[in-house]
Amino acid sequence: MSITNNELAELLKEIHTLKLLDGQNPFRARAFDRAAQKIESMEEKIATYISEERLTDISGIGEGIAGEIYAYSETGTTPELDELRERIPPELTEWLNISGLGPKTIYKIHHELGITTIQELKQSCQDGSLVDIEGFGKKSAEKILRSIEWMEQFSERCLLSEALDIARPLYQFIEDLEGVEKLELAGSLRRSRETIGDIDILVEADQQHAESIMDAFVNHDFAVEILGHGATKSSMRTEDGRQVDLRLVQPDQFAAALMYFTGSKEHNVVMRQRARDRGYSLNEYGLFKMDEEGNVQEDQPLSYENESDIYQHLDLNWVPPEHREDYGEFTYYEEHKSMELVEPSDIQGVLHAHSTWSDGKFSIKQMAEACRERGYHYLGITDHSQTAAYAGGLNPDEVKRQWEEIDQLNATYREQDIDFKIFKGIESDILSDGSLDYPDELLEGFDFVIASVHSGLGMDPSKMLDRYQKTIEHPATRIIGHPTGRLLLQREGNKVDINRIIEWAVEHHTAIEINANPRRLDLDWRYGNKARDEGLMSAICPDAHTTDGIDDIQYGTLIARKAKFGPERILNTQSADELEDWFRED
DNA sequence: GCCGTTTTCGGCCCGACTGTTTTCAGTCG
Repeated sequence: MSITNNELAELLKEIHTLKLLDGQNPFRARAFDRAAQKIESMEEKIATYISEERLTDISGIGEGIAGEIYAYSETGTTPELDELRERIPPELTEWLNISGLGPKTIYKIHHELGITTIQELKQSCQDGSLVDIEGFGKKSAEKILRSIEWMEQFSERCLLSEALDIARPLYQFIEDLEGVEKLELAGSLRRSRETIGDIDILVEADQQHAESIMDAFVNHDFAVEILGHGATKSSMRTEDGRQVDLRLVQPDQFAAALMYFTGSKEHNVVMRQRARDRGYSLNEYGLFKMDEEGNVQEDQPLSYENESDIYQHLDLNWVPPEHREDYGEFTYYEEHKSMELVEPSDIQGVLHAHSTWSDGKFSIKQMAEACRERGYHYLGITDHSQTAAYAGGLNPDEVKRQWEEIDQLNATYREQDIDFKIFKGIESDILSDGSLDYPDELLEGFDFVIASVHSGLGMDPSKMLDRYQKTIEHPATRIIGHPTGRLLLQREGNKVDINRIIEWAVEHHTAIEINANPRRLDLDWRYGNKARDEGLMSAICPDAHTTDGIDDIQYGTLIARKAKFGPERILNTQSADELEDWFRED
């Protein structure tokens, strides 16, 4: 079994972390992190580079890191890693999750007090031994204790949907404050990441209003703890443990600041480097010329009005925020003006929804009406198949009765001249050998079949791949449901080779859904480049079990954009007639 | 450790905020 890109990236990241904790030169450590980032975002298989012994062709990988990788591919470890693992207690890496503690501090505490566990760290804060270390005071101890408490109580990140629930009301609150000229959500939220750490809000306002705006922010009802309160930056924590940062900038700084605080960190690093290569310096206040000695000429800002102008100065077209991950956007937007991306208004109908026939909470009619209220033109009902007993899966008899009900509902819509159609679908379990959950004769009676794995999720990835191959080759399969089965912040998905599945899916006229449930968002956007190159079709599927669940389509649409899908590659942007044709094609 | 139509050595993104300091190091994004 050859090494996957993700596996190797994880390894390099571990070396990066351990080197930092070991107090090694941070630049040397960062080289491993950069190599990891590079390998993670590469479309080509790293295994090919290894077998052809041309790892150093990859920018960011030199002789040193290449040597580590070759050693790892042969022995499953590297001398350097072994040594680091021996020297750095694994518990110490957990300390990095404590907000406010970085590698330097951890290194110092660990060495001065000889402690390794978070429990011991807690103890040292309480009994005062921490304060004996030079550079640590009472406040440090209190801060560390508080951070540990937060960490234990809440997870480090939250779902995109949860972050939006906090950010939207705050946005409205700040928008109405006196002196606020412009306002944008920034950070990972603006980039539509599937999980969010901090919520970043950027405000443009005159200096004279800065104080009152910051005061209002830290005194908002949402704030249960104030983490920082300055003239241009304030931070608070909400009761669900989320940190919200508010940044305030002057009018002529907004575009550069927005770009800067939108990130990602990796995208910004490349942007800054591009600026330097062109004799400029880019920071959150603007893009400036540099003199011969490399000093920033702050009195010589380049003129720009918006993000797009800044990108132009660096020989790039505007990069949509959701693509700023250093995942191939620089090569694309150097050459292309823009990329057409699916919009919420493109969505014509709903595929993948459950009803009371299986584990849904509403009848088919109620689900259909909820779709109509939202302006959609069709609903593809996909209850669970018979093997999914836990979810009330339908036996063949029930399937036929459900079809009758759907026929009747459709007849009623036609009689009343209502432009709405219900498709007969099923979410068929993929059985452990890759076959579907009904005999072929029955499967042919559905308008479309979504095939999903619900059992044996932990199966060996190579076996899982065989399972998927058989499913995709089945002529009835039209959509693959939540391909990895991941539950964000809860359960890791199967590490099956999604790239291969994408290739097969394209070959066999099968789409792979973007499951829009905020806990899934699976297909992962990281496969967007591959999907685009291959011409993969997808569908933005709410997997709705309630009428409200239909609204999850909004999250799926955000991820579809991040995954570089235009409307032409999303099935449910098509009309009911077009979709019917697509389902029927071989 | 990596990299170079300024460099094979000397840089590596950079500024706000905090705490413990009397001038700065560490963290964060």
